[in-house]
Amino acid sequence: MNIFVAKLNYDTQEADLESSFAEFGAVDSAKIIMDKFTGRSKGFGFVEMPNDDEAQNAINALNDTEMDGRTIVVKKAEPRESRDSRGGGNRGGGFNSRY
DNA sequence: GGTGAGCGT
Repeated sequence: MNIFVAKLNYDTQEADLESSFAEFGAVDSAKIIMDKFTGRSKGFGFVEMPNDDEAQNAINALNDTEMDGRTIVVKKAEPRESRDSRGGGNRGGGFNSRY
């Protein structure tokens, strides 16, 4: 599951997110969005976890928590394929809903 | 050199 992490510290790196999410579950990969020109962190990143249950647990656990001295926001990531163009109509998680 | 809602090289 892709996890969207915002309000991150500008000095926070991918290893910090991976370590924070790894303590709640298996983390496949973590990425911090950085500027292409300045090379600095944009303040948000993405964490990919293979287990959806652990991902939800990590979101609930790390959401609105303190990381590197800054309160971060952890939410489910939206498919960036449908972010800009291509209106699918379905939004808010068009994945395999178990509900 | 700074900032602080929001979804990616």
